[in-house]
Amino acid sequence: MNERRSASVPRSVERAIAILKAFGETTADLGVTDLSQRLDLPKSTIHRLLTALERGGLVEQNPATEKYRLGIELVRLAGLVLTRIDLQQVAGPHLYALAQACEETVNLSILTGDDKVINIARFPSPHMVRNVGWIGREMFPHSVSSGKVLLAYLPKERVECVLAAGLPRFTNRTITDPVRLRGELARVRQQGYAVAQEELEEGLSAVAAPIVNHEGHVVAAISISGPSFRLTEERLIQLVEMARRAGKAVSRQLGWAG
Amino acid sequence: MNERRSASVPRSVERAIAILKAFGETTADLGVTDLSQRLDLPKSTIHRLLTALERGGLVEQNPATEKYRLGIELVRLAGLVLTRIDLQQVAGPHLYALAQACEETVNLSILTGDDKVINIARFPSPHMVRNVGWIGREMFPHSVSSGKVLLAYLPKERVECVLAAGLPRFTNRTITDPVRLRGELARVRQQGYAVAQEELEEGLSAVAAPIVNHEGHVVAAISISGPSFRLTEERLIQLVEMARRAGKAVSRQLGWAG
DNA sequence: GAACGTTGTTCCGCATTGCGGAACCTAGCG
DNA sequence: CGCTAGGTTCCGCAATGCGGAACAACGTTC
Repeated sequence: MNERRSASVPRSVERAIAILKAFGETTADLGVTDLSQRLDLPKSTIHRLLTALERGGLVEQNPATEKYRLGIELVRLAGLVLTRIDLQQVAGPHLYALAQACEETVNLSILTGDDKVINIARFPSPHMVRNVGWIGREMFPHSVSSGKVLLAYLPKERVECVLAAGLPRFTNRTITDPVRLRGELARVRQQGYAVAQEELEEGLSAVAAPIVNHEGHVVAAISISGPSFRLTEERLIQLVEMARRAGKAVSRQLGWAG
Repeated sequence: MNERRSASVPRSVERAIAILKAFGETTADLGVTDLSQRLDLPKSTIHRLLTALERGGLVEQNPATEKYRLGIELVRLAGLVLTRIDLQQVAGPHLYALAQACEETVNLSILTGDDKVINIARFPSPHMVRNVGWIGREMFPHSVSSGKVLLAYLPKERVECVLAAGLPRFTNRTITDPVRLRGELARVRQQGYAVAQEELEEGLSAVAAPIVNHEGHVVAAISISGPSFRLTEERLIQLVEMARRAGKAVSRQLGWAG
């Protein structure tokens, strides 16, 4: 159990969690009476809590034995945890090495459920002019290189939702025309990388490449960003190659077969 | 949500589960205010429930952003679900084919936390003399072929605990002598299969073979059982081969490298 | 620096929600 | 049939969980 200052929390929720953990101590199904004895709680309390957990899919009842066991909803929720942990742990060393090699700032980015881009890891450049809190901050995908990569491999319907929601302008180079963005995303898919030059912020440019999981889905993007004065056309070509190489290394470690 | 008759369940547990599921709708971290809006509950209620979930490890807080996300305990719990589901789904077709081929009853068995054997899947023989509810019923491992297999590959200390707890007699052929059982388990390890002849019930014999996962651990056993009058010595040899073949097929599908 | 807005955290009085005991129901066994 | 075991339902009660409000901390703007 996590230690936490003496905040009052619902006892019934604590008890429900204790029930889930009791299942974690054995591979067998458990009955109401088993759990009642293990947790020293009355059968009716156990039953009431199990019923709530069952309705939520966190436990299920084996109809043959009437005993209970953990349910499939846990697998769905845990999958999200694993996706995050895998990405951070697998990608971490590659991102670090990349930041050392290119001497620019490297980010690992994902798309949120409401189609924003957030960074979930960051390795700053030694040349960092300004280091603001970019982890967890939401960005519009069309204005950042990693967002272009993530959009490029989304289902068409979802891209159209993003377009329909509007493309806010941040600089005079931001792409705000849906037709032009569609063209840009097609280019990204063809090339396997994206470039954004001063589209979010003046003086800031970046390149990005996709990370692909074992099922072939693009689940994240690696980007390299720096001040535009350093990122010349020649330099951008170099960084693209480095980003792509790192993206492939992470992808292979996630089980990508390409 | 599962539908269930109008039993009264703790609202606070339902709300806690709703919070967990809200995280399932996005890959981003969520704040107290986010969740308050999504679930139309007051911030203080959300905070109270999140604190309980955090104490249980089901959610965690990102210190950089103070937002919350699903926690690692879910992965641990879900692993147990996956183990069960993988076994049943992966092994199912093999067990079915095996039951058709050998025309005897085929079982898939695991060890419980208190060192009993339970069947988690069963394909009955067309010759079934008597079909009682064997799914989920606990058996002493020393008296059944699948139990011998599962014991044979346990750590030595755990085997000694089983022996120390006693070896009840079910028939006059049950092994009740610890020394003799140790010898039997050594034989199982050497041969890669187990035979039990009328040791649980007179007139019932069986053979079993291990199922090995991607880490090389024996996680289950496949057994073929039938009435002793049908399971002659020649027949047992045939069934051993079939069980071993099926066990290997399932093992390979679970990622076993052997 | 001050003011403001945002968001996570804490506190407290109250009423309704969750509780535990007991009864009920079902299945299996002798 | 009676008994046991174990999951399920019901009910009166008091304490638990609630929601509103205040608080603390941080970032932004002027």
